[in-house]
Amino acid sequence: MGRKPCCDKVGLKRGPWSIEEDHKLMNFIFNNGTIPCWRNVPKLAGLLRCGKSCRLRWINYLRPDLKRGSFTESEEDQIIRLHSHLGNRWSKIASHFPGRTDNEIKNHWNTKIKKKLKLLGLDPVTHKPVEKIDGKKEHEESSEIISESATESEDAACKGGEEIQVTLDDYDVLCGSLDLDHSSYTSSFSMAQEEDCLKQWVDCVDSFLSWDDTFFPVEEDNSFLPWEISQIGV
DNA sequence: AAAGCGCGCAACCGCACGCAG
DNA sequence: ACTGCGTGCGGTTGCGCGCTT
Repeated sequence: MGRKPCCDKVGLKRGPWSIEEDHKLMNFIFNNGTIPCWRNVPKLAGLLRCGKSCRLRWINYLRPDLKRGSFTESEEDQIIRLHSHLGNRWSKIASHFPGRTDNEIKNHWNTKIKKKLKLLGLDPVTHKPVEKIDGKKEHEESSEIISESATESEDAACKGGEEIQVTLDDYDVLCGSLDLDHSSYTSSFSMAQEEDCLKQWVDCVDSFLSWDDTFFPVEEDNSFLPWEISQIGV
């Protein structure tokens, strides 16, 4: 039996998105506001993609509030802290970083932070020092143990009473200052802010481009993308 | 200069979840 | 309570690019 596929894949385009597809999607979203049903988007926007693909493209790449660029040290530290509480729940982790996507954080974790932790002798899954074959801890000299208890109500991962044990030395190296101000990053991007941001962006973009159904990419410069607006001083 | 290799990232896949009928 | 549908989420894949040999 099984579920029906999310869309009829026959005849649908896959792989990297073209500039034209991006603009068709953005154009559609600006004209229609919030998307009640992503499944209809490709048809209405004139795209040969499945709705899921459109949603993903919007969330991970086209959203105007996206913060591009590499992660800062403090962002990395926060990711490590949150991961120790939440595990691989990337969307939960991402909700602490307005402008960052779960995919982005997941990629960064898998490519950078995992290695960083391993170099420090910590298991990226448990955040505990990796056991040596003879049973000795890598950082045995750091006997002091931090017992992290869940302070945030959203920390469902810690409801089971799990204790994350990290040696103080390791922890200091990783996190720098321990008294991070949670309120500074737990405040989520409110809907109103998001709408404002979107509106501002549309206004900005409208002054540059005329995005109608017959959109043609700006000649030569096909790389005009939303997050670059701020860089060109609008 | 060319080939091989590794890394980073965008995108896909499939399962889980929530909701409406 | 059950079923079907749409969306969300996490794991995985594959491509492009830069670096090394």
